[in-house]
Amino acid sequence: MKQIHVKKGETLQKSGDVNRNGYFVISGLLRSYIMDQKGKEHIFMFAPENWTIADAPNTHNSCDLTIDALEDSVVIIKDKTLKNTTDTKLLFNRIGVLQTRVIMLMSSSAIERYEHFIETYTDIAQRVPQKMIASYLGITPEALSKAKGDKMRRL
Amino acid sequence: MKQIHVKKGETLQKSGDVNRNGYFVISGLLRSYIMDQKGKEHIFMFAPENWTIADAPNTHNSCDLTIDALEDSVVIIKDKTLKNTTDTKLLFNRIGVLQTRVIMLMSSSAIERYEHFIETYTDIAQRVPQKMIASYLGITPEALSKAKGDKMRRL
DNA sequence: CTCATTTCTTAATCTACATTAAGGTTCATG
DNA sequence: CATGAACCTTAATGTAGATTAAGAAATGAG
Repeated sequence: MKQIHVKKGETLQKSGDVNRNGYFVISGLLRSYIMDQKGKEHIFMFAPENWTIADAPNTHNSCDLTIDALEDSVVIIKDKTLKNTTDTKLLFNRIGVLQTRVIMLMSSSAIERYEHFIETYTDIAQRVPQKMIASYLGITPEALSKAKGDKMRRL
Repeated sequence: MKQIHVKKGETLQKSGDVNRNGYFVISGLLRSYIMDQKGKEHIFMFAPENWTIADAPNTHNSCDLTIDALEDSVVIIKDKTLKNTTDTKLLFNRIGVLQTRVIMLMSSSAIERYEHFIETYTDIAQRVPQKMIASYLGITPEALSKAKGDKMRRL
């Protein structure tokens, strides 16, 4: 459990690494993502100030997610294998977030997911480039740009 | 915390209900699902013997998910507002399952998701009609049927 | 066993989003 | 101010999967 500084663009953990750490963000912004077979990035989660970001809590498999910094950040690294720190409330919250994510991915259109994201994570939406939001939503930057344009025109 | 019998097709909780209960399956098979604006069902999760199925653990919002029985089942109803029963290991497991689900939805094709499902939930795949699997994967029964046909032909 | 319902498959057409490519904008740097 | 790098937008074309429709197969009730 130590505190470190990471520069924008630096990687904290890579897909395939031993799954051991969680990261608590004191300042700045991290993200986790996966890369598919075609080399395309899909953002799994953003973590601004006071959020924890990590791979699946079960430490028996290696990491699926790559975690890097979108802004210069200050981060506390936590060893997940020492289970004393696990706060049930945080786990509950995380399950809720993931459940909502699955529901949105399955039952809403790209533009609906975008609107939900903007409402829920207004702050993050203003700190990251649009292509990152597109990657989080599961669409291309072009599709997001088009959807937004269509929406404006309809007003 | 009481034990009940539910017939195939019976509903245990509906979207909009007070979010209070979790359901532990002693025998049979339950599922949770949401309905989109067009009235289409999207299966969120299956729960066979020894699984727990529930809405998000945070009980402050009403239910998103409808839960019903796909087979005659015996179920223990747990009151989530009494937090004594929460087992951290189960929460970890659930987070892992959800994380995998999001990753699959974002970065894999329908047929890849199907193959992953068959591998991971072989038992469930043999107990539910194909259209339910399609609904879990986020595609139509027609698309699943076609994908399977294409795959066979390629061998 | 027979009839009816549900489920599965095939096929034609349609649509949301992907891909590719080309300009245009913004912003930091020399 | 000029240049380049990253980002955003627009548009043309491509494609996975949706929709619709119809028939075949499986399942179940009487």
